[in-house]
Amino acid sequence: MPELPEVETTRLGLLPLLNHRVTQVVIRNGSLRWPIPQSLIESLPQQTLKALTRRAKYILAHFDQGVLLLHLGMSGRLRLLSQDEPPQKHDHFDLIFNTGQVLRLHDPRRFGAVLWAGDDPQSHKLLSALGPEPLDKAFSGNYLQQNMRTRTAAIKITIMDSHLVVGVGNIYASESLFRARIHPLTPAKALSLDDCNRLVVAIKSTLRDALAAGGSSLRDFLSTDGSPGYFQQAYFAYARTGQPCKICANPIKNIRLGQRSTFYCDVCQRLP
DNA sequence: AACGAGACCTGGCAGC
DNA sequence: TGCTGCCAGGTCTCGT
Repeated sequence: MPELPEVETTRLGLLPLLNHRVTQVVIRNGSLRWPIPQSLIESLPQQTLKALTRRAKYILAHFDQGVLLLHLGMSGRLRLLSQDEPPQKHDHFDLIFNTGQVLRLHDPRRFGAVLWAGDDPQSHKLLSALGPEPLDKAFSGNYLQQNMRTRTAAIKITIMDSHLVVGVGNIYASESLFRARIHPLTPAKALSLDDCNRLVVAIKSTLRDALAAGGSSLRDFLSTDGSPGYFQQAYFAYARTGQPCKICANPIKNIRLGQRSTFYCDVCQRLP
């Protein structure tokens, strides 16, 4: 589930763990994108969870002595369970707390990550080169135009580059471009300031709407019955190939771009 | 500096 | 029923 709104929803769902103490770390399969450090088994117990923050799609769990980085990859889920809940297939990692709660990572494709970042996570290799958060003021039309002046690649690919801006995944890239009425194949450097302003507004509004929807699934997330209960997002373009555009009724097109499916309306989203 | 392709891994589904 | 091939919400790394 993990695009930015899902990661943020996940983070919020973990807040009940704040100020509780880890008593045990279980690594069932440490072969994620990078190996889970075995040293966590010794170093995390007796440490208290002080804060949960987010940077891009990373969840940062701040403990007494450092920060644990969690990434969900393509198929990861973090859930709060009770201690006696038996692990299922693909349940790779547990943090067990003194309250009897378990933070459990489930990740069939194992593209996710559990890493130790020490006490200066911002300087961690994976975080130090990231672009601004999409909902920050620093992410503006001016910023976007300035930083795309040398970019000849398609705008759809460019806005998914985390060095430019973080948190715009494959679904919300298509959705944002639809809202901004920009064709996904437009070369990034060809966007006018007006285009960039519309695109920034569209990215922010798309993510905010999805966050609100993700919030509505929070109760399902917290319940430990395993029901996904995911809010059915009302997409304009994503996964609507051949279905009528909600604005002009023309069929939605689907192309491959950067090896990813890309959806758009070729009437509402014109090439310049 | 920027681009495109390959890599990591499993599961679900369509088509034969 | 079983096999094959394709697709999936991410993003780092490498060769050009």
